[in-house]
Amino acid sequence: MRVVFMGTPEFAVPSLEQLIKDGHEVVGVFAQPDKPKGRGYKLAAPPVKEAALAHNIPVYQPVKMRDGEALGILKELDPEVIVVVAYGKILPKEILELPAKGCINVHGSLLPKYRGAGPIQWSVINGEKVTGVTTMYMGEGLDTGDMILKEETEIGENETYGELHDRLCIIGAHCLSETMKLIEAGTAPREVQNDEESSYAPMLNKEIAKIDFNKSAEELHHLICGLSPWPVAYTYLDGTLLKIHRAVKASGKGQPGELIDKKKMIVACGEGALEFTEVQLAGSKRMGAGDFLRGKQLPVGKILGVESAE
RNA sequence: CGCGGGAUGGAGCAGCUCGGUAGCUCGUCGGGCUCAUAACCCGAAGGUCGUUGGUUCAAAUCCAGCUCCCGCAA
Repeated sequence: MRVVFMGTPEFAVPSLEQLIKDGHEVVGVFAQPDKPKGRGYKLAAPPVKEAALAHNIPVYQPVKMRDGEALGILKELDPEVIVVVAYGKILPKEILELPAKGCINVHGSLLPKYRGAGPIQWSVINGEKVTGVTTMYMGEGLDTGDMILKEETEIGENETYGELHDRLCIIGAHCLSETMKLIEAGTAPREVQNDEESSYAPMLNKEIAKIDFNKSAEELHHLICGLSPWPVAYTYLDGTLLKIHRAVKASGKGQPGELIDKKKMIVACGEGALEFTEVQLAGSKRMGAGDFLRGKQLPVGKILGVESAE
């Protein structure tokens, strides 16, 4: 089919490549504009743009979708289907109604749960056991369109957001591939979402990344997994930022935030305890807890989470 | 020129302010002890102190350039 693809981050790349591999005619790719990123504020191209350029597909990066310019481009491209995967922009009605066979979206959760920008992260943070991807026809609301296909997968006990993300974007690509077949054959189902069961997964902010040791080990464990590798849960050690990349549940008791083992980095929580297995001090690189403790002798009883130095 | 931290045996760090014999916690190897251990004791190997140049009798340490890594911010 003649397709226009819209997507921005890494998550969307496998879907784009799947479309190409399946022999669809990808006539144009939309991605968010390049943005200053990283140290030195260098302009960085979004991953989808790079992937598209590698396949010699024309890339469009409009700042606005509603000023008619994007619509004009799309009319030129004249797609049968528009596929949107983590594009990061709201499409106006005129665009949604343009392609004859509709606008398809791949979403990183089992809708109607976790609508919004951060479905994968929140699935992990909330300790879900099962998640998946959903394809749907795009409606005017945020991730509220009629569903086409779903594919489920289990979330591992210590699986991080990053790991799950990498699995889901592959699953998403597969699900999209199947969906496209159905659309092409004209046999794609439409299942209306039950709004009663819906939930919203907003984009993450830094605020939730700060570890509150009064919470239970269970809860914090999910938080740490859900925030790795970005933005990464953190606490403070003698006033310096300490990121916690990975942790596993451990046993032991103590005051919340208290280090209760010398050989391992076991910290007491409001309920239960966590063993930090991979940490990173500000300015230093991430390393295993064992390595960290060798260079930084920490006494048992040390309290983590104290923001200002003594 | 967005702000800032860092580069020292295999790992993680100290030493640099006030230049002059390379240190700590581990790991590795050899030996000892123990029913046993992420235990303990003894001994050993292993470092052009990121790179280039400068100052100096002498530079890990002071000065300048370069490379790479990282935190903030986006």
